[in-house]
Amino acid sequence: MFRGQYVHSISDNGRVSIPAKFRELLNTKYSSTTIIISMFENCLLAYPIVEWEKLEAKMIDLPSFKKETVDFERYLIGNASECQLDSEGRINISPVFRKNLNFKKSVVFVGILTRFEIWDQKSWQKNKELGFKKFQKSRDHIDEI
Amino acid sequence: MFRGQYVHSISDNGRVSIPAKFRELLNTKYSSTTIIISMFENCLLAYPIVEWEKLEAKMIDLPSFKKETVDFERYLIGNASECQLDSEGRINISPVFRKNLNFKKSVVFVGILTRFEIWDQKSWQKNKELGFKKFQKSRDHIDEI
DNA sequence: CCTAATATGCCAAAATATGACAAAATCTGC
DNA sequence: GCAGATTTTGTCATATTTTGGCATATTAGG
Repeated sequence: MFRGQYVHSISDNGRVSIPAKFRELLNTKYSSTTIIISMFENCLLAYPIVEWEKLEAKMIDLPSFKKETVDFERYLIGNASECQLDSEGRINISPVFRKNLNFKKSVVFVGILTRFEIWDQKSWQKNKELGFKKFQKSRDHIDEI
Repeated sequence: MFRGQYVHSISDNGRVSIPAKFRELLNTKYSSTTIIISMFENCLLAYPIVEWEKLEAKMIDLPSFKKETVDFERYLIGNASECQLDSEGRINISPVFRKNLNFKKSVVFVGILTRFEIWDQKSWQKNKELGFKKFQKSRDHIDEI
């Protein structure tokens, strides 16, 4: 499982190394160092390819020209990109993503079970108090645990 | 699968190069660099010829005189045109398309699984927030995933 | 404090995007 | 149908970006 936080620096051309702990999980549990990163709200979301493909398989069966399908797929897939970790465990984050999420010098990797997020460090810092408030609020709605 | 966004510039006479990632997919998965482009909402829609033919096969089975069929097919097929990528991986976008979609300096390629869209960059930028709103809304209607 | 693992800076090589221009094709008016 | 104008196409050159590999700095673990 992906867990915890790691701060890494990102080079001018968008290259960043994935935390060793995450790399190890990809190797052992998923037997593949290919991941899909996708842009959501204020961060990138990274999935091992296997997990992501399950999702895509379902999407491909949706009626292709229905408005809801187009809106959904355009956003989700249009903001996704496949990354192969290189021999040093690094990936490249495209200029579009970096611009949209305002990635500057450092990024924060946040492990969340079967996926992990990548934040610009400043945005992550800003979201910290808000994150705690949201966590507090969420507790009333999590009935299953 | 086509995924992600790429910004390219388009020459005065409508020539533009297809993102390398897309070209590679055409070469490997589809073994053909022929694509069909047609008009869509505010963008062009591009299919590898194989995928387009699947679409046509389905269209042929639609009830031919139903108003919706005629409207759908007239627009989609009537606006379709075949493009062969040249040795540098470029295609030409006809003056009609460029005029209709107001293609200026830069265009954005948006990968969506078996097809990709081509937007004028300004229009894409304008549609960004709207796109996210639509995505949020669509999530309620996508029950299958 | 030492060692091993990890992260990252650096540079050269490869790939990619795109501008330029001439040749070929197409269109236009006569 | 023909001559000239315009557009499209093919090829090359080049700027830019991406990639691969190595070297060094940094961190974590014992």
